This record gives sequence, structure tokens and C-alpha cells, in this order.
Amino acid sequence: MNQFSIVVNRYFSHQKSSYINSNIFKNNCFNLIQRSYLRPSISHASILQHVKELKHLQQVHAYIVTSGLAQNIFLSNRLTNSYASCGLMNDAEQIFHRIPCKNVVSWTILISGYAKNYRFVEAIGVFSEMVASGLLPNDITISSIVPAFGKLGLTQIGKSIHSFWIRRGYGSNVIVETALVGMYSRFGHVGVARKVFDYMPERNDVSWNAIIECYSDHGFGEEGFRLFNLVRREGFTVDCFTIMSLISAASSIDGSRVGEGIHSFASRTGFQNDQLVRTALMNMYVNRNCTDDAYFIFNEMKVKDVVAWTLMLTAFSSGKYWAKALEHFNEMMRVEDLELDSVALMGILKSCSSLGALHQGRGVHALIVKIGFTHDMFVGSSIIDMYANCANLEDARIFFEGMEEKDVACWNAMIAGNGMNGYGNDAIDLFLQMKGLDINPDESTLVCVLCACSHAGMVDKGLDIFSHMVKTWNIVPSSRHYACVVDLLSRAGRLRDAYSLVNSMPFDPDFEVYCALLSACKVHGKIELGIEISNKLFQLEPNDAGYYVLLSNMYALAGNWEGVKMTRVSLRAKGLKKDPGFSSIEINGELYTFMAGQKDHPQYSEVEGLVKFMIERIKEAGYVPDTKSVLQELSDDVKFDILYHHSEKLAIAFGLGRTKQGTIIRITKNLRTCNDCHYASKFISKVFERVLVVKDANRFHVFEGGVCSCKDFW
DNA sequence: GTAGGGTTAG
Repeated sequence: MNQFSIVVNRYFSHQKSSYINSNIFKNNCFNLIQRSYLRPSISHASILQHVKELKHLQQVHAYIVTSGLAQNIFLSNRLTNSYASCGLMNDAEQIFHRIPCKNVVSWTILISGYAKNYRFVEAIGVFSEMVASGLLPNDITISSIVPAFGKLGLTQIGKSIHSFWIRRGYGSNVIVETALVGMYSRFGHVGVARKVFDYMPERNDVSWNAIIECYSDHGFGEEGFRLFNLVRREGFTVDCFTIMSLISAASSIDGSRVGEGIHSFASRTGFQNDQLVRTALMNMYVNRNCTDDAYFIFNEMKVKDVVAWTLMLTAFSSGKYWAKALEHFNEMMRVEDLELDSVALMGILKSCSSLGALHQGRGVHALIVKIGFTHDMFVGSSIIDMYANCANLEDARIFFEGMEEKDVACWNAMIAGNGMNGYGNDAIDLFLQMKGLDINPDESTLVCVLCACSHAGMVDKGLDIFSHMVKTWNIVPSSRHYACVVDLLSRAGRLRDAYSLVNSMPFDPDFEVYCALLSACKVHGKIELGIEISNKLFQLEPNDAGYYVLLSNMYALAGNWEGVKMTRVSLRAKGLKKDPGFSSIEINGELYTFMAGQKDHPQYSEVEGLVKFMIERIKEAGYVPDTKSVLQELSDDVKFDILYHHSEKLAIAFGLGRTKQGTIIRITKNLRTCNDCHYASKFISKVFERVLVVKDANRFHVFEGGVCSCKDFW
């Protein structure tokens, strides 16, 4: 055994068992298997062309075998490479194994073949086999395997290859060094990547692209642009990789002008029609919440691949255009030969989940079973989330329990599902079970558990868990955790404790914490404190419409209409829009979405009559409209009209009219439920003898016989 | 004689 094989084998014997058992490895494997399945290197359009070539290749192959040329290592190596280039790794592997005296080139071909086909785990497997067989990798072998370490995040072995490379004294090699820059970039070790780059005696365009990409991809867009401008003056040739890096750099810099600038640069350099460049531009606009710009590029694309479709789906979902997302998904399903992958499936499950579209969600679940994605834990956790959010905790539980393997995300989804439905104790039980199974909770797990306590009104239990977290489990609370505890305390009316907790935090509270405190102020009518906190929030997140709305609502509660006007004006001046409220209801598999006071709704006249009838009936039972819920300065009559046409009431009235007595009415809304709708829903459940399940932005409310499961805390 | 580095979604 040579020095190198000792290093590698030592690494593998020490690291293997723990690494193989780690989630990182499993997730990576999953990704790889998926990627290799979903991204066959042959696109549909070129399959025929490839078959022709393959036939050719097979003929040559047959000729080589029958004429006894297979012993020729050069020919066999070339043959292995040809099969590998077609993505036919099984054939490549077979030929490779029949080579009697494999040389470094034979091994390198197989390694790079796997790497090129995104099968990094196999590439590394072959590499370690090669090393174990006593052969030393050369510079080409190293440059082929180094990206695999980077892509799999194998920092230790990556670093040892690097030090091996230096120790062996091969001398400088621009390709190996560029690959190392790329590897450290993947590890997120920007400084090390820069060091390797700085020490390179020779650099080419690819090296410059690699370092520019490294900075751009890690949020240092400014440095990416700086390096680009530096090298540009020295005869550097811009290619599509450069463009991609600059798009990524632009994404990390605030301000739409940078993005537009790079978009026009892409056009000027003639790369705007490149599929990857277009996708990257779409991605940039999606990240900037410029859904329209993303949609424009999407529509202009002649060939829309699954990535483009998915990006657009994500754009609609993250922009909270839920109905548009569903429509987009249905369209996507009709595209022939579009192979859906886990990201696409997760996107659509998220849309179903947010809309409470159980019927569609079930359909997607069936599809997932059909195309064999049930073992994907990313998809699995989304299925759990979808059922739990569609008020179907039972199906979530059945799926969860049927999973052969569950990662922390699946547990989190299940815990959150119980929490949202008000089952605080069950959520805690799940959490304890999970700890018992030695599955490490992550930040979200504790957030889910604390939220569950909050939703169930289990204040002491939640505080108890928080103190265990710090003292027993050695978990350093994050600002999300603090935000949960603030919420927990404010729910118990302990606003003073919440405020002193925020002041005692070991780091500066972020917007999330202040936001929790602000909501608490609104609930408890602490206007002055609320305004003070709002000012802090505006400094932290000047562009979030949500806080302006909260502040405006607070002024309204205090009767300070001047304040309301001021806030609304500055909101408009900034060009910010608040999310329009909507409620949806699924009847016989059809999803109906209502927006407040929406007169152009196709079911408008039907709903109008139903609402009138519904309001009359609950008024007889004692319902008095809560005009305080209308946070604008208007006459009472107008306020009544606004209240009666809240999206939630429209959806409920429609549900009452369209479903049989005894059917549970399930509503999903994107915002938190307002006081008046909550109050009215209690009357509706009693007067019409119906169970109403309302999922708001935070949790479920089950109204039955005049009471709500949230016990009036939300 | 055979082999190599830098792209896009949670």
C-alpha cells in the first residue's frame, strides 16, 4: 500500500460507519439517485439520435470483441469512455471489469464517468477501490474526483486529497487547482477557495469563473462583480458560466437595478436565449419576489423544462398566489414527457397544503405512489404537512407511521401538524419519542414543539421545555425560539415577562421576535409599546408590508385615524402591497376561493343571498357585529357591509348552501382569522348545527355548538 | 494512442 491509499483507507475505515449512518449521506444518496434518474443525460429530443450513435457504438464494440481486440487497453479504455459518455454506466463498468491489466487511465475513465453522470457516491467508491488496489491517482484522476467531494460535502476527505496533492509535489496544474477552488466553494469555505486561487501560478478563464462563482454563490455578490471587472480588462472571455455567476451575484445584492443590469448584460452578450441563463434569471426574479418578471421569461421560453416549470410553481407558491399555483400545476401535469421530480412535487404539495385543497392533495399523493417517490423523505414530509394542513391529521399520521424511514423533517411535520390542530400533548409525546430514537432535533423541531404548546395554551409546559432546552439538552435558543416563547407568554397575558425576556436575550432581537411582541401588544391593547416596537421593526425590515398593516391596525384600535392614514400612505409610497386576504373551500373536489367583497366572483349572486340569510339567522341568535374589527374610519353601515363580506364568511355561507346538513365545513384562509369572523363562526356552528373547521395562517379552529377549539386564543 | 476543472430548484 502506498502513502495515499493509507490516508484514504484510514479515512474510510474511521468515517464509513458513522458517515453511512448519517442523514447527510442518506440525503445525498437520495439526491443522487434521484438526479441520475430524473436527469438522464439524453433528452427526449435527442434519444433517437443517441440510439443511432449507440447502435454504432455497439457495432464497434461487437467488432472489437469478435476480432479479439478487447485485450488492447487503449481500445477498451476508449470503449468504456464511450459508454460512460452515453450515461450507460453498467455497460461501461462491464467493459472496465473485462480489462485484464487496468491502468490509471481505465480507472480514471470510470471515475469521471460516474462523476459526469451525477453518481458521485459510485465515483468515490471506484476511486477508493483504485487506491486500495495500489494504483496512485494522477492529476487527471484528482481533477475528476475532487468535484464529487465538493458536491457531497465531504470536507475531511476533500482536504486530505488536497494535502496529498501538495505533498506529492506534482507541481502546479491549473485544472486540478481550479477543481479545488470549486470544491472549497461547495464546502462554503470561501476563504480557503480564495487562498488556493491566489496561490495559483497560472489561471485561465475557467479558474476566474470558479472564483467569481464562489463569491457570488455565497452572498458576496459585490466581490464577485469586483473580480469580474478586474479580469474583464485583461482579455477575459465571458461565457455562459460567467453570466450565471453574475446573475447569482446580482441575487445577493439588494436593489432591482443590479438585476436588470445583469439581465441586459446577458442580452448584450448574446446569452439571453441560453436555457440555463434564462432559468437563472427566472430564479433571480423569483428570489426578488418579482413574480411578473419571472413569469415573463417563463412564457418566452420555447422549451420549458421541469426546472422552469417548478421555479414558476415555487414563484406562485412563495408569492402566495395559491390558486395560480394550482392552475399552473394542472397545466404542468398535462405537459407530455415532463418528468416530475421531488422539488416539483414538494412545490405542489405546499400549494395544496396552503389552500387546504385536500382533494388535489390526495391526487398528488396517488401520483407520488405511482411514480415511486414515496421513499423520498423531502416529499414524504411534504405529504404529512399537506394532510395535516388540510385538516386531515389522521391521514398524516397513517402516512407517517407507514414510512420505513423518517428524517427529522418528517418528525417536525408531524409535530407541527399536531400543534396546529391543538394537540399540544401529542406533539410533546412525539418529540419525546423522537429523542428516544436518537434522532437529533433541529431548530425547527423545538419551534414546532413550542408552537404546539402555544396553540394548546400550555404555557407552563412550554416554558418548562424552553428551560430544559437550555439547561438539559444544551441547545442554544435561536431567535425563532425566543419568538415562540414571547408568543407563549403573551398568550398568558404576561406581556411584561415577554418584554423582559426580549431585553435579556444574548443577541440583538430580530424582526421575528419583535413581530411576536408586536402581535402581543395588539392583542393586549398596549398601543404605546406597540408603536415603539413598530419603529424598531421598520428599521430592521423596512420593506415588509405586514408590519405596516399591524401598526396601522394598532392605531385603528386606539382610534388614531391620523396614524392609520399615515401608515397607509407610507405603505403606498414604498410601493408595498399587503397580501390580499382570501378563504377557500373545497366542495366535491372543486376548490372555490373567495376574496373579501369580491363582486366579480362567478358565484357572487348565489353567495350574496346565502350570506344575507346566514347573517339574519345568527343575528336572531344574538350575534352583534364587532365593528372594531374594521380598522378603518367609516360609518357603521359601511363597516357592517365590510364585515359581512369578509372572505371567511363568504366561504362559510357558500359551504352552508352547497353541502348537506351534517357535512363538516372546512375553510382555509391565508391570514389570521379576525375577531368578528371568529365570533360569528361560533354562532353559525350553533344555529346551523354544523361543525366548522377553519384553518387560518396560524392554526386550526374547530367550531362546534357555539364554542371554538382554540378557546378563544389565537 | 485512451482520461480532466466551472451551471439552474427545497
